[in-house]
Amino acid sequence: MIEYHLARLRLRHDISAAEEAAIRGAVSEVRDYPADRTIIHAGEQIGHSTLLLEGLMCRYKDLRGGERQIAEIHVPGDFADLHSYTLKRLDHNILTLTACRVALVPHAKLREIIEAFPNLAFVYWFSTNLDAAIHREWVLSLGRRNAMSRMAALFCELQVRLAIVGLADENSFEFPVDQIELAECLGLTSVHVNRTLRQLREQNLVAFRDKRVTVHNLDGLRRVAEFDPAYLYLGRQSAYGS
Amino acid sequence: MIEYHLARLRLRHDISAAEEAAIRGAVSEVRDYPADRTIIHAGEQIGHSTLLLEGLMCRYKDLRGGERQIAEIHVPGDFADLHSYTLKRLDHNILTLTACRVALVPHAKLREIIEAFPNLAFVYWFSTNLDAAIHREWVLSLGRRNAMSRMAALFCELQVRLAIVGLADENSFEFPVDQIELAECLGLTSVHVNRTLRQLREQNLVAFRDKRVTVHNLDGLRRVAEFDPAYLYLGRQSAYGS
DNA sequence: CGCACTCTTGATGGTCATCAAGACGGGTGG
DNA sequence: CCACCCGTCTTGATGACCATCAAGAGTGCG
Repeated sequence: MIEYHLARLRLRHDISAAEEAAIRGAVSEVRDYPADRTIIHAGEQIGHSTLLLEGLMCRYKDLRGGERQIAEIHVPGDFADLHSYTLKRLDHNILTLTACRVALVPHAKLREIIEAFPNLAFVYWFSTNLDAAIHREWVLSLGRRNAMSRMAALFCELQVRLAIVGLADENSFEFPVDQIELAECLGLTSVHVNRTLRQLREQNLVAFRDKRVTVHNLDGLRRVAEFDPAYLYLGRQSAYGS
Repeated sequence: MIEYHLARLRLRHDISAAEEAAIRGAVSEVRDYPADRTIIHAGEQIGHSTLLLEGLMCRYKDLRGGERQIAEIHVPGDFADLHSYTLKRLDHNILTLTACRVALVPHAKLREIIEAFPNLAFVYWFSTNLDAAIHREWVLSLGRRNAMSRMAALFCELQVRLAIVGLADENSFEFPVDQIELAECLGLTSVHVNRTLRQLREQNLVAFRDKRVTVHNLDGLRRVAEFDPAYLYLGRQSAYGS
């Protein structure tokens, strides 16, 4: 059930059998949500964190005119709102992009397991810091990349993050969002997303069709994006206490 | 010495006398840096975190063409790189915007005090999550706000964050950066920053002259920015264990 | 079969970038 | 002390990128 989550954690840190058992024991409930449902609204009090088991979710904020900006995409194995453990209420909304299955982890349980296992406290703190690193890369994208390299960068990021949990290979991955949602990630309009997708396709870099991203030239795509996966902190990280 | 830092922490959480003493004891060294020095380079191994005592610093990333994007401004009392405690190496650079005085806190010391005081672990985890919340607001700005409201939003944020440590009132605060650095925060060129500043000045909202921001109409400025300080999590937060 | 939504493409325009040049101001050295 | 120099600020002219408006095609669903 939480295999994606464990795969994600174990890419970077050692998780003992006892720690794994503690994480499994922290889940209070499994829930299913339909697509396009805002499951957490900015400002509301929250008593649990949401672990994404299947599907895609995102964090978004919006302005009064209704312009929506997505700040992060969540893939299976991610906590969508681990940061609510310390923040209690969020400054953004959390939305399902597809039908989703999630596991709820009450903050009280979270507290128990991080007190019992300091390594888990470290690993989960790391995890929220990784979210922040992804935010910074998006700040760079939105501030300094043009539409093409911005979209390329998004596809590169997703390819890596989905590959970690076995949901992407080098050539393709499912990405069941529409062009409107893509635009909301990239700070563009859906019209311009459409044209940018065409350019990427015509340059034989990547195609986005039928809810699937097909990468025709990964190196070329990464070059266009100036993609450096360092911000995703892949591979073994320094352990707690080392 | 770390009074700004304590003020910042105590705005949101209770810090006991013993905890305060532990924080004070964790500082290993005080250093001074000149303006415009990159004190931490992306990718290098780090064994300590840097607490900003005086001056302004920022986090930035850049592209190969040299285009620089600032992701966050640090004000006195902030840790510039508390997240390096779990990340060890950073995905971005840290730069002094002015001459700065900092206190170094070795990660080993940090570990000692958060193990001794779980409340401090919670408070510092919160602190890195607050950085992420600021990143998200910048994502919204860069993705969906135009130049005027983007700049207004930045000034609103800084006014609040500086006021927390007593370095701003409702009317003005020192902000010793140039228009180039402002542009690097806002994803604009310095030329357009110059024109946008003129508009804000002509509308009697805010003026930026002689390294100082003078707010003529705070309500109006906040309206232009659609500024909602909720993302800064002002005021008392839920305590650890409640 | 019809409706609603997304996708696609064209036409036009606005915001912001780029290029350029002069003004201003602070620091330095003769 | 003044001249010079360099970086920043300011403004103008032009253009690129992306938004907006609009309309037809495609697709899935009731």
